[in-house]
Amino acid sequence: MVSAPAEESAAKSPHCILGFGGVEQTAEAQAQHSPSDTRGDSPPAGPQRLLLLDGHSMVFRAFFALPVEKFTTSTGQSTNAIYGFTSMLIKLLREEEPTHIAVAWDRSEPTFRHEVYEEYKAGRSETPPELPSQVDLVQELLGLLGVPSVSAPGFEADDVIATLALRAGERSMEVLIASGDRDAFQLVTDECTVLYPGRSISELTRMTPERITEKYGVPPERYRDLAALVGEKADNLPGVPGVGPKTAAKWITKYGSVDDLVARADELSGKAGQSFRDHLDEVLRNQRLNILATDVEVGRGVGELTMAEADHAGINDLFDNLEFATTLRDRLFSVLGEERVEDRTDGEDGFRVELSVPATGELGRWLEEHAAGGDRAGVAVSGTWGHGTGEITGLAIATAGGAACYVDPTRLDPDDDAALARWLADPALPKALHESKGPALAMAAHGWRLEGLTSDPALAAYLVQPGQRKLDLVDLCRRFLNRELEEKSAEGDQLALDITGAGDDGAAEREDLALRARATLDLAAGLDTDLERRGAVRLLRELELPLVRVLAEMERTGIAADRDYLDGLEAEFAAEVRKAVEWAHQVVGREFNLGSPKQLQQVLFTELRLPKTKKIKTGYTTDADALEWLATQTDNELPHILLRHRDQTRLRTTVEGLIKTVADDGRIHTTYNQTVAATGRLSSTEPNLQNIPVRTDAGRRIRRAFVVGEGFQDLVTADYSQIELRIMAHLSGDEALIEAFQTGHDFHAEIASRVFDIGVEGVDSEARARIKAMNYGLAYGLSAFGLSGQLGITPDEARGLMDDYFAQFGRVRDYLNEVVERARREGYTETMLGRRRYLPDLTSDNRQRREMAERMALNAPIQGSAADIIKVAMLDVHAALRDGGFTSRMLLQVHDELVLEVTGAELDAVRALVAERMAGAYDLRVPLAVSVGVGTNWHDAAH
DNA sequence: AAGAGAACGTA
DNA sequence: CGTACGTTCTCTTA
Repeated sequence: MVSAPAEESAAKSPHCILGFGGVEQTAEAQAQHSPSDTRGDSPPAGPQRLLLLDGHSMVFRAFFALPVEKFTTSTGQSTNAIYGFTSMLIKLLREEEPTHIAVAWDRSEPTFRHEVYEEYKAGRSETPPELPSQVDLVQELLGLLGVPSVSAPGFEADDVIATLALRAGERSMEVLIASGDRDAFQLVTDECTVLYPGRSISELTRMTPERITEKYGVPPERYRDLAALVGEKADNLPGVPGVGPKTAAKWITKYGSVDDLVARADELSGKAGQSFRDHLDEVLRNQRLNILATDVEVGRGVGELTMAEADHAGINDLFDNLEFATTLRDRLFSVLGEERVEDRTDGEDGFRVELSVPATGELGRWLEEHAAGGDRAGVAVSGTWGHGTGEITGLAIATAGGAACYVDPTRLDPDDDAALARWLADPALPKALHESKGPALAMAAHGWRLEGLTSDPALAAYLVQPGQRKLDLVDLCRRFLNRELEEKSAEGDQLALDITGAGDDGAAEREDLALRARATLDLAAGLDTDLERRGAVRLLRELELPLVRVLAEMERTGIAADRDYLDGLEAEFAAEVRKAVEWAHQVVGREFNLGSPKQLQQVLFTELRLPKTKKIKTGYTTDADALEWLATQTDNELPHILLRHRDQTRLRTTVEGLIKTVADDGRIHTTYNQTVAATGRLSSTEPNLQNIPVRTDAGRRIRRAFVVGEGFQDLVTADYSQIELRIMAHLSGDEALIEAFQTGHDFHAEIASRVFDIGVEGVDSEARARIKAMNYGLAYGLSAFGLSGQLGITPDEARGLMDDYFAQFGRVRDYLNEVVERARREGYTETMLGRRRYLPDLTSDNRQRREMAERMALNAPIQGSAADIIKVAMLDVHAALRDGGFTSRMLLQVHDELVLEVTGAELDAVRALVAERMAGAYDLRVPLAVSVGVGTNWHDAAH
């Protein structure tokens, strides 16, 4: 038995550096703590300290404190101000330990000061173009950190700060104001200090009453008067000419306030005195303007200004995008983490389990004792899997209580095996398993069935952060729990072997697996709260999680392949490739590698001096479009030969790849990845069965190699017609487009007839082709320029076509624009089932990057909703086949198409069933048309 | 040996 | 200057 340190007592009152008593712990925050973690109810002792930051002022200071050239991401986003601000904020949090905090922001509307003085702040040097997007990002970061932002219409941040400082003072709170605006100096008292940035943004000078008196010669309450006399250049407020800080201070010391000075203006001597009398109006105006409002409606009480739970995953995501080093991240998390570290049940950053390895015959009892109570258990599996099967070499179960067990499935006695099988198959016992499809396949191969899965952290994390490629357990623990999952067997396993000797070399692996089970369980809990916050719980529980089983079955089943036919094809394509190579060598007069773009460029552009094509990083492109264009520019037959070679090579390698993947059962078992496509689509690997050629005759021949398997009569294919366009019609609510779908005519022709205002029968093939390109381009964010290039017309003609189109279908354009604008506001897009995609680049300074994000934003809801719909359809079809007791089964999914294998007796029923379930998967404002085809191979089953 | 870049197949 | 993928090949770099 491997034992781990006992849990540290969690009874002591948690210490928080930020927030306490008044902190409203959200439901999410509560749930992230384990059940045994009891929070103390009494507020901690010590003073309450409110930290107020002037947002714009500090971001502005940060911008000029750091060189913008050195803080630019690969995508062109400037980050110097964000970095500086964050760095400064971390330092403040750590050193000042505020209990309350808020960042105040100026508003874009004019303030009362503009009413008094039109020229207020006019003539300021222009805002650097790299600044505005950084302000947005700082605000986004603060949101993720849980730091309240405050502002008030018609007022500046200073006024908000003055108001809050006053209220805090009334509650005997200590106040700290971080601002680069000297107007704040008037707020300084013994209990209120201004932190004023010097040359470096992180070096803040503490402006106390003493310090201000020392520096300016007047106490803080007279600073306004001094500023009124001297003026403020940054605000375009000229003071009294000839009166500088020295004279002003002297006067104020002698006479008192500006009002006193005005009353005794005659007594002021010399040139300065005359100047003062000449500029009385300006001084009085300045004084009216630099007074800070202390009765601003802020909307939040001082007591509410506490930090909420930080969104660690979101912060990590943002920092990834900003390409910030890990050091800043670590500093930030360590300052955020001080609260969490101490109230953790296990007392540190890692994971702990009480691991036992039940003796033979004892497994059933262990499960009964520890994992039969109905609480979710974490499961981790070691082994190998892929190609529709797998093998388990180890299995661990961990509970929330900290108990864990490890079993070696290959050495289980029949009773233990049965007990574990029962436990795994019991749907009433909830379980969490990371990347569960592979392990489920391995379990199936072992004869075990897995039921009761209520979470798969990989799937959950995918829904939370669909763009994140890395979803391994270690990574997720860091991102979502801010905890470290350490692999003991991984680090220096050679060493471990040497020390422990032969008998115990599996101990580290056993413990690792148990820790993985525990981490999976904790992640599942943490991610549940994250999903709730994002409204994605149903998406996980009712769509992605149930789909795991469906995909696993499809992978396990595979699709039958005709080996002999594939071999024949391979030989044929290979022969064609050889012919093309010889021919090319002959034409050029020497041997060269046709597959090398580099050598190709040498031959085409240097030796043959053919006209240059589009420039790419490594020279000039030799892609298919370019070769076709070259063919028109020369009598040389080489471009044609190269095209032929490319085609045939590609077909050959595709066939070769397929041959390699045919398993012993004569079938090809692809692997579906459920967590890679940012839009929610599936992807297929080893082999990719979602890109088998279909457009050319030669390509389609490959589809004949996918055949119906023994015991079945036909393959059935069922696909959605124009599903993305139908979704666009539904989402946009464009009545004309909806109507076009309801006529049941040829869709593109119908649209063409409306755009060109001619009868459907008058639509020629060119008009239809143009409209078809337009239809499909819409959902991709196609520009007039792109459309012109594709259709071989001028950009003006393309623009005209688009105008004609939108004259008929204007709501579509409105919809697409709205989607992008909303995404820019909210930071993400959403599909019909609520699947989000986050697009931080929508506010990028880099135009190319921003426009790319805009196209993604308008495509994501459309492509993603189509993905949602076919996933629903797959669940429905699968359930219907199972409930109907059918032998026929689903084999493949190709984004808008399903391929099934059916028996003769079931053919008609299955055709009807599939069409009905697919069409009924979601209720749109237009019909979801499904077309079905039947044949003994994939090619013939097409329609 | 690993990664980048080009090219190209699908929806 | 059209979205989303995966694979293969070549070439460069370590």
